[in-house]
Amino acid sequence: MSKQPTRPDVAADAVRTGPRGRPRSAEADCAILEATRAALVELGWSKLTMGDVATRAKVAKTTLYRRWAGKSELVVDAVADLFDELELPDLGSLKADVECVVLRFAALLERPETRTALMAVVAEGTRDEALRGRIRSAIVDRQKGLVLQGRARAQARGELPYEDDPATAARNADLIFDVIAGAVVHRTLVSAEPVDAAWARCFTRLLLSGLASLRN
Amino acid sequence: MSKQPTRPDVAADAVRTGPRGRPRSAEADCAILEATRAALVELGWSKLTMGDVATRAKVAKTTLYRRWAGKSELVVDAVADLFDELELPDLGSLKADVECVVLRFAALLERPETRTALMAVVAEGTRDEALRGRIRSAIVDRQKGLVLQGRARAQARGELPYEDDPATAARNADLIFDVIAGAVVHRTLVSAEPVDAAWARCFTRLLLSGLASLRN
Amino acid sequence: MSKQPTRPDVAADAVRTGPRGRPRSAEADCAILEATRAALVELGWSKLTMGDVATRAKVAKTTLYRRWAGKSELVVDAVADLFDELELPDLGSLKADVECVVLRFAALLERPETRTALMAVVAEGTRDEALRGRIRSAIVDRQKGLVLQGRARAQARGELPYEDDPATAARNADLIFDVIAGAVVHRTLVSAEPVDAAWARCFTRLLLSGLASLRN
Amino acid sequence: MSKQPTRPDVAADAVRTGPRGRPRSAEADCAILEATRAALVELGWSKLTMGDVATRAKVAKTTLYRRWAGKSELVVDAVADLFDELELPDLGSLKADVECVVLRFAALLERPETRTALMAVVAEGTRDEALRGRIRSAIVDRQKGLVLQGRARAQARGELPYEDDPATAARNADLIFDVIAGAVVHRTLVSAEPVDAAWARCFTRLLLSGLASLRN
DNA sequence: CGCTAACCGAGACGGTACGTCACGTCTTCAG
DNA sequence: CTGAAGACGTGACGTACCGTCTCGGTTAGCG
Repeated sequence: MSKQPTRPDVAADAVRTGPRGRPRSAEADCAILEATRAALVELGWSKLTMGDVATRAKVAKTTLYRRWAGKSELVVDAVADLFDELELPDLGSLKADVECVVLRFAALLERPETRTALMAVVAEGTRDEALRGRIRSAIVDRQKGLVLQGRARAQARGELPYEDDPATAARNADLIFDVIAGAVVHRTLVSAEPVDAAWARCFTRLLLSGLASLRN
Repeated sequence: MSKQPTRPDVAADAVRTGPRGRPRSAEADCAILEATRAALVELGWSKLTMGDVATRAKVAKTTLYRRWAGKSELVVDAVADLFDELELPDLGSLKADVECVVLRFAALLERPETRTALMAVVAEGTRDEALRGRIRSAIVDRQKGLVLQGRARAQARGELPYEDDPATAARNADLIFDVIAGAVVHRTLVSAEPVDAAWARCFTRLLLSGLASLRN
Repeated sequence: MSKQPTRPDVAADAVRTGPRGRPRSAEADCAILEATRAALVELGWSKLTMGDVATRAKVAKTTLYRRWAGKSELVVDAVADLFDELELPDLGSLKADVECVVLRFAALLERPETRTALMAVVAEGTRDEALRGRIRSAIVDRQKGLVLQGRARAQARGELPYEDDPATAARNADLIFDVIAGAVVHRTLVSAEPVDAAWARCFTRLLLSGLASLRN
Repeated sequence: MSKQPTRPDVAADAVRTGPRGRPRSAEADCAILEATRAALVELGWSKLTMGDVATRAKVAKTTLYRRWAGKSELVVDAVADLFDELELPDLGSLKADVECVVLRFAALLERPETRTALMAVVAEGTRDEALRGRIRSAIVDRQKGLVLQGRARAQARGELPYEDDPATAARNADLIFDVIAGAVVHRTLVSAEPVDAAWARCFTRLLLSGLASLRN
């Protein structure tokens, strides 16, 4: 989950017989991420401070920097945990599943932690390739997995055809992912309007019937 | 364009026949916004500082603060100019128009100034109602205007029916706006993959055929 | 008294028409030096902290660094003021004058500020040419002036002959200065034994009768 | 030489027949002191760190702290070795002996290790009684021994009378010690001028003829 | 010859201070 | 009254050492 960049790779050198020195506290990692989320809720991204997080987690500032390169990396890991809670329900139809996951995703984005953090780390990521990769692996790829899972389930149900060309299949999945995630994020954070059941229904209808046309 | 919160309101006092004392330099405003954009390109949002902008614009820091409340407000105004360049082309069909505007919007988001600034000010806006309003009026509403304009044009062409219920019409416009803007922004800044002609074509097909189904 | 290394030299460039910008607070300088002395008394050199001095002086840390390059420079200036209090008495005879100044110098070195600071800055000075120069001009040269003044007075009284060769005169003054200052400092700070009237009498006798022999 | 404060006292418990367990490495002690001197030469007192010394000596930081309470104690022991090299020559006359030992002492103080360390530990000692004692026993008393030894030798030669009152004798030895050590240290480290043969001759003349007068 | 106590290396830990940077405000002088 | 210049209080930054601790793994010397 959390990368620890300064930790020597265990398998890097056969000479190394095992982890030497005092091992890192696992509790600290947990307390820090918890404290980070709490600070995000109270202060928001721009007022959040490494020192403040350290204080809340009852940990020295140096301990934070030993594990994370900076605020952005820390926050990515802290909110990544929340995105793990997202699951694809199985309500019997693709339409119901999509509507439900849209609502769940929106609910996640309404939470103050994610609300303030997501756009901020993406903004930082526009100038930091490493951070962008971290966001991708910690957050984005997991959501994309939901799209793949949903499609597979719909195909098993016979709601969607199996695609012949794997390249096309991947391209379509990416497109659908950007449309769903983009629309929900944009409505929630930019337009700042609520994603309610009606909107989810409308959006899902648009998406699914549009989807059908891609196959002609 | 730029709010001048400390400027004495002209109508505040009937005795005042006009602004007294030395008037503010109009060149300064322009130089500051230009300098802000240059700094965004070179440094990105998070490394951009008010002092640096002042130096580049050959202006005192005080002058900046007299005109803008802070970094976020300044940057919103600076990038808003760029969004004004976005125009809806008239290529004869809704499909062509949408594809074109999608590509133009994506090209705008590829520019380093907008890339780094847009997400950042939105992130700030999640905790600052006033800023959110400023973003809306300076940036978002203009883009939304393109959607309305495009619909009107398509209706005139007979590609889309006139809608009876104005509330439904507004809801649909909002939905379409969030879908288009969200998808392009997400692909560009989050997925960090290019919006090329092929993607634009795919996306437009999905959108327009989905759109048709909303009317059943 | 206190060098302000970042202050632009007034006469450096004819273009400069006058001191521009807000001038530095003179009260701050004074409060800082006072606070430094107080901190030296309470904490000693090694526990003295720039941040603590700033707090005591009710001044920002940055204000300290704007005026002094570091702890050593600050302390040199702070204790230099104390060395200005040293004066050569006129008790009618060279012997009485020397005894008296030895006792006054020892009393100065018994004060906790000077006690803890003097050796420390000298130690730092062994690796820092600029600091050594600062110590010399702020502290050492003033004491050396006492030697010259004392000799001149003794010569006026007829207690000491006028020296023909100015080079020899300077060499002798230096020697006497090192012997007096060195002996008092060494007894006070290294041997850590008191310089009382008896010791001063003994030492003065040794010095003055030795001095006579230099002239043969 | 090196105090080992945490070593269980041999006589503390009658049951203990001897030191049990693995004994401390004697090589480590030596390597550490050597490393300390090397670090003093390269970095000087204030930049010298325990961690750096440990690294140079290829020893864990813990090993240092098991043997010395801190930087000051370590450095005192490290430079004390150098002061042991000081010896009183026997050149046949008191004058020649004093001149020679003055030059040797000055040469010792020109070495970068001693130059930077001596004043620093004395400065620390002004606020630390235990450290002051350690300096006295490890460094100062050995030098003072040279004075006693030189006087005894001069008395044996008939150059100096035997003193009747042992208290007076001790007082005089202390005075001479402070004068010699003080003058040399002050010229070397404060005035920062060289102690050459001419200065040594001048100083010795002053001292010895002054010394004669103490006996009247 | 095997126990076992004390050692050793590595390195994480909670702290404290560092010196720098940017913030947004202020005070001065010049136009 | 504006504008440039720059000092000011504030507060976070990321780093460096401090001295302590917790590990796994030696290494004597006694039984």
